[in-house]
Amino acid sequence: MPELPEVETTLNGIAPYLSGQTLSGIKVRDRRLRWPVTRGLEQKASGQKIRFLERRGKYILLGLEHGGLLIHLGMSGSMRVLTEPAPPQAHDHFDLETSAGQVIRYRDPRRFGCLLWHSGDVRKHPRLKNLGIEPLDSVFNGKVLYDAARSRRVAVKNLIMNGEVVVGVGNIYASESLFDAGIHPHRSCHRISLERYERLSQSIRKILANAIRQGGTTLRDFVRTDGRPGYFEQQLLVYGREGQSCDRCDGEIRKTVIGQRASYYCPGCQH
DNA sequence: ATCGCCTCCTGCGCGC
DNA sequence: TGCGCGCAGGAGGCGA
Repeated sequence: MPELPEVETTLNGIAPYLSGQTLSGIKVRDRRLRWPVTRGLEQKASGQKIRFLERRGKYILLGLEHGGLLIHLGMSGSMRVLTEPAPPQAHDHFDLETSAGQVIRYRDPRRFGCLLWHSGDVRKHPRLKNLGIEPLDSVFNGKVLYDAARSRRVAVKNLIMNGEVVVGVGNIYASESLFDAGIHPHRSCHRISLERYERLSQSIRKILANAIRQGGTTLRDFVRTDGRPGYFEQQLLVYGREGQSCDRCDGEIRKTVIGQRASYYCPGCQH
């Protein structure tokens, strides 16, 4: 699914068509998302001016004059800016429409995403309350990870995928970041030095920023708002490359399972 | 507080 | 060619 770079890419794609506009309507075709889309959400949001549009972790926040919307792309979600009227396809669950005539169409085959209404400032939505630090924020550094690791015993890969510690790092970028930092994904988070966490935090920032520049990673479902794929897949050095040779040491990339998730690493480069 | 496990859902690629 | 199985980018919720 969309991890931080894909959500950021999506946000950048829809922002020109939504910022400063009036949300004239919402068409919900299928309310069965991660949480059912509440009845009356369309009525509450429609006719309001869009005050702000921002990302928090993997959530997209759409702030209105009164209340706001919280959107998540789940594992398979994407949003498209329609260039012309088109009949909705399978899994096109809702449309956002602006008074300027733009239609933003949300698709999510697996329906793990969500569209939530919040009557107050959407930035205060309970779902956002326990989210950790933004990895691209200047306050994110090695000490954040090191401190979080003091009370925990999980594998370092699980630590950096824990949204209460740092947001936006999903399964692909966790593997890529750990490879970049030379840290074995199975290593206990408790047994990593502050110095190595400093390097890891820099790797996370570097990988995510680079992925955003490439428009994210498209493995299956993700597309940008203009329908093009993201191009970061070509720069994946370990994810999905089991059995292939490492670009750095020529060793063989391995696959393991951590926390029920596939994890890829190079035994020669990561310790 | 932390952790591991299970769950939601659909589609696809693989092996037989 | 057809079918069953395992697996897929997230993350909430549960019991221990």
